Amino acid sequence: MTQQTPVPSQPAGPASLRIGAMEFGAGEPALHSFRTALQSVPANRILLHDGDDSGKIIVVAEGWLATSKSSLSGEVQLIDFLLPGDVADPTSADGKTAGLSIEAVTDAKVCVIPLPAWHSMLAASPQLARAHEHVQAAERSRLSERMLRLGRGSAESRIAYALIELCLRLKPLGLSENCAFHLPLTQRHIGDFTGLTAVHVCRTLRRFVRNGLVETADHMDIRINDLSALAEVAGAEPERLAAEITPAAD
Amino acid sequence: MTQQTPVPSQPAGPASLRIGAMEFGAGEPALHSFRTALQSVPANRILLHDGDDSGKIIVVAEGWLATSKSSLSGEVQLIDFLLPGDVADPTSADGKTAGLSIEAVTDAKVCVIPLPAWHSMLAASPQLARAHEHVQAAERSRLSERMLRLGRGSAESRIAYALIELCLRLKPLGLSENCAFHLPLTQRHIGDFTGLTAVHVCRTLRRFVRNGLVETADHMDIRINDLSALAEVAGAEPERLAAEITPAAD
DNA sequence: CGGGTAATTGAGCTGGTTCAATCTGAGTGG
DNA sequence: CCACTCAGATTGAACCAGCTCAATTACCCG
Repeated sequence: MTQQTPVPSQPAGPASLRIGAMEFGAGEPALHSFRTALQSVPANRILLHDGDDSGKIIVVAEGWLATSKSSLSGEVQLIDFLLPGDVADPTSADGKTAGLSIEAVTDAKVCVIPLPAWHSMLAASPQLARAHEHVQAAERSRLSERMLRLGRGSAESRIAYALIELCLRLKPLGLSENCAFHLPLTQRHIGDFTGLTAVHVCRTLRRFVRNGLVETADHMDIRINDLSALAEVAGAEPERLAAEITPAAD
Repeated sequence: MTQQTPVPSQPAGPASLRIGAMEFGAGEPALHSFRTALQSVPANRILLHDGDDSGKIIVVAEGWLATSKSSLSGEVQLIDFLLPGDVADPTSADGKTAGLSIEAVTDAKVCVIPLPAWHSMLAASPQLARAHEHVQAAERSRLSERMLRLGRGSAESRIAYALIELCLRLKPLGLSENCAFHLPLTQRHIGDFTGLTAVHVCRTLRRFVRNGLVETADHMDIRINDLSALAEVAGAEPERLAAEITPAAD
């Protein structure tokens, strides 16, 4: 079965790389750079520290990464999760230092591309530039949605929103079927993402389960049983949300 | 005095427009578009509603705008303030609808530029593209900083950070001298910005004043008396912060 | 002077935190 | 195979920062 299935576009290594909803395959001039720069990183590896010299972007090919900031007292706020097809540009306004940390949440494969190279790739391929714009727009939308809940939402609404957001994002990647998906996250991660204590994340999730909104297995496999009820708690409309936070095909 | 002062670069209307730290003057091909599209908007006018069809960006020439999102229950979260030189791109991932609302906080002057026109302007002027990138990077950095406080900070740290951020941003615009500046904001605005109640904003500001961290006059003129103490409360380093959240000159 | 918006201050309430104990499951080494 | 360990999840109980409700004051504008 392994041998007989013809593999059209991925002979050995990854012959194509996803940026947002678009695949960049063998024909693209961009591909060469992707290929040479692809590298594996183990879970929990920190790729970049807030304040480091940066000057590069990171394209996720596989696995989960997260961007974060932490306070002097060591508390962490996850800013965003990066899934395959996402592009992280940690550069702050000075054009040099990183404005956030980037770490691998799971084992992952990424391309690290120096900013100048990235710019010429964007200039060379309008397709790529367009895809990148969609990815950026999706990230902006997610950040605003999350800021709204962070500033104004209850714990329930924050967590409900987080579950829905992740479900919606995983769907186009083929990692969420029927609102069931795997979250490679501890409750601490979810707490750092939603601005809550791990303890309170636990309580709130249990309540969701008790009320039949979601089901959990293995502490990490989630199934949203009652999407509309959960969306009500989150104060979100899943259809609209999907369009806004998920990179469009073109 | 009004008449005798020669006005070198701004004869009648604005002959130049600032994007980030850069001025785009008469020589720039971009200028024509800026000029024709410049328009005044009164305070409190909503330029764009979350969910509206968008397809344009907004360049601030004068005054304060704010981007925001609101929950179904009517609570508002300000996502960012837009000051002269800032560029708001409200477009979400679908490329069509706006992911946030934009409103004028004070009387303001803005250019509204359709996305296609904007793209060709960027393509025509690498200068402009570069300036826009700095502005975007600055905004990203601000958002992460604020998310950190929103998720993990106390009321004091959120407000202290907001004051420092605004002070730093106003300085290069010539609107902040010696840590003294005018905030055209109600306490409700500050609350919507920091995810707090107006009442609690009031209490916290009073406490800052009592402790000699800041001084206020007219409810809107702020002077930071003890920047390092305030920065300590905010959990921030002003110098580094300035570099990260303020668009670089080039 | 009347009316309306914003600021201020008081008094209680509560959602989420903190601290702490217990429980679970995956390794690990013998 | 079991004992031991260690990280994460779960649950209880007390506490507190920030909220809500409410009253008062200050200020602007017609």
